[in-house]
Amino acid sequence: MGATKTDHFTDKQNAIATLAKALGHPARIAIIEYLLKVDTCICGDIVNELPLAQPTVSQHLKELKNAGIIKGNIEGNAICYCIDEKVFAKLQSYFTGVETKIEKKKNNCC
Amino acid sequence: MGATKTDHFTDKQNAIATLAKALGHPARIAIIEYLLKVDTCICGDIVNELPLAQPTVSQHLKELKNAGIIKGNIEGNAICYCIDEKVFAKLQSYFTGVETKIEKKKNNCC
DNA sequence: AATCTTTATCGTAATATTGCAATATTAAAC
DNA sequence: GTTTAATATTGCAATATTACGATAAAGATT
Repeated sequence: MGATKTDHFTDKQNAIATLAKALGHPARIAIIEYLLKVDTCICGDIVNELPLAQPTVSQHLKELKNAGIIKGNIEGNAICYCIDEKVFAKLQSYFTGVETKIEKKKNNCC
Repeated sequence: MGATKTDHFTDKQNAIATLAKALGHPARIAIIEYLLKVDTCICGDIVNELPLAQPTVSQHLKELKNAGIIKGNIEGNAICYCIDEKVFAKLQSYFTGVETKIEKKKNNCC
C-alpha cells in the first residue's frame, strides 16, 4: 500500500500528525527558523537562503501552507510568507500536555 | 531523487526534523498517547489498540525507537515500551522557543 | 507591448513510506 | 524437547516524497 489509514484515528491525532509531518524535513525547519529570524517577513529570499532549487523550495512552502503553518500574502509580484501563530501555539500546548503527563507518571519501569 | 539533503542543514535542524518526522503519522501519535495513558508501560497491547496489523505496528514502534522517542526493555518474552522523557523535553523547549520568538515579533505584515 | 522578476506548476526520476502476509526469532510453559 | 505466545524481519505492492529542469503565470518596469 503506502497510503496512511487516517480514517482509523481521531481528528486530533491526525491533526497533530499532519503538523509534525509538515515539520519533518530540515528544509522546512530551516524555512521556519528563517521566518523567525528576519524582521519583515520577506519572501523570495528564502530561496537564496536554502541550498535547494527554487521549485523545490516552492514545493516545501506549499506543504507548510497546506498544513496551515505559514500563510502567504501577495505583495506586488512578490509573496510575503509568514508564520501562522495559532498553529505553533497548538503544537506547544500539545507537547506541554505530553510533558505534564510524563512527569505525573513517575516512570517506574524502563 | 527522493532523498533528503540532510548534509546541507544544521545538526539541530536535522535533529528536530527527525523527531517531527517520527511523530508525523497518526498511528505513532496514537502509540505515544497510549503509552501516556496506561500506568504500567505495557507492551503488546499496543497491537490490540491500533487498527493495524502486527507487523505494521512493529514497524511504527521501530521508527519511534530509531528516533529515540521510545525505548524498549525486554521483559520475559514480552517487551515493555515506554517514552523517553528527554526527547519530549527537547521538543517542548524547541516549540516554546519558537513561540517566544513569534510573540516578540509583533507580526505587522500578514 | 516587450521584458524582467518572482513564484508556481508540470513532468519525471530516484527514493522513502505504508501496510500486510508469510516467516523467523525468542523465551516462557508445558 | 515441543508447543505456545509475543515481537521482529522479510518480501513485496501501492503510494508518497524529494528534487530539479523546463515552462507557465502574473505583476512590475521599461
